[in-house]
Amino acid sequence: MIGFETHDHSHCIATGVAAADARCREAGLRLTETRRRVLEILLERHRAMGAYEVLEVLGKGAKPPTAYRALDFLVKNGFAHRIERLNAFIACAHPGEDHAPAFLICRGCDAVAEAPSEATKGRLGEAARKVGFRIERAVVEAVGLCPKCQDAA
Amino acid sequence: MIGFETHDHSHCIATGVAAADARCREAGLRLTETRRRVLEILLERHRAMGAYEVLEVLGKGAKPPTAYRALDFLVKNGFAHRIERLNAFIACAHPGEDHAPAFLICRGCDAVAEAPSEATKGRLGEAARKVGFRIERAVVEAVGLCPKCQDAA
DNA sequence: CTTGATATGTTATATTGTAACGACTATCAA
DNA sequence: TTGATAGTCGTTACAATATAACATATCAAG
Repeated sequence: MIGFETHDHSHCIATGVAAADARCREAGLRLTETRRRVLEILLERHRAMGAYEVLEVLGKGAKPPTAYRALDFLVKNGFAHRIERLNAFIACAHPGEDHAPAFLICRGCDAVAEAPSEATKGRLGEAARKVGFRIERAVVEAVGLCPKCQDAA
Repeated sequence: MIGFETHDHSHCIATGVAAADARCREAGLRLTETRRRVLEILLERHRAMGAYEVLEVLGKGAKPPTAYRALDFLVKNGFAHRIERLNAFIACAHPGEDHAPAFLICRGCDAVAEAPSEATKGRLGEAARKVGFRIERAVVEAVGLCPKCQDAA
């Protein structure tokens, strides 16, 4: 799990973009300038960002659809995730792997950690099967306090 | 679990409102006319409704804050839940019990079932403890197809 | 009845997200 | 090369969701 500990940012950014690049080449997807730039922005900040916040960083008088299109592309192809609870987006911490993550969201500092999720395997999966519901995608978002914010309080 | 099967609606509404009434009395909360009406609306429809949809049903030229305030009250006190993924609200299926539910959301017909959640107990809970994150609340929303919509497809 | 807390009505505005359309670009096949 | 096609982008306008702020009204306790 990639969590709240500090770490080497520049490495994150480099591997994140490289992974997206590689995966796009092999899948025939186009990692265009705007898309790459938005991914970099998410990786640099390394936290959940709203679409309009990304838009500001893009500058150049970019309009909402520009940000939303790039973000949609990144989310659809697994390079970023949408955090429903925050109406925000965050770079994926495990680019390339096929996964349905869970998130730990700190309500103090808005940091977001990505954890492996097995929502469809546990009792929720059982309950779903029992009533004949077919789960396609699961959103798991836990809100609480990260270690730093617990200390601060 | 309360799911996709058909059932006696009027019973739902009666018990839902009664439970809220009882719980408010014992907790010193005020289930005012608007709040009661909004709860009834959610119970009648028995599906996730947007705040503006509730507002329309309220009629009488009600303005957004009226709906949001009532919904906030109901959510805060456990009589309704917010479905992040849909920006919508649904009456609680287990009024009175203290619980952190998971939801099964059908993308075909927008029906929502409430299932017991144990997000903080399973591996997510372990992962959180491991990094020192204290979970306060968990949102679990699974998107997929309910039995009826699977048949239709 | 007064007081303090809570709830409501109202206006205005903030935030988040899309529809629609025309122009441009990459790719591929004839 | 040319044209066909699908995907992408810039732009305008707007839709949908949510909240701030402030005046008024209501309730419950002393």
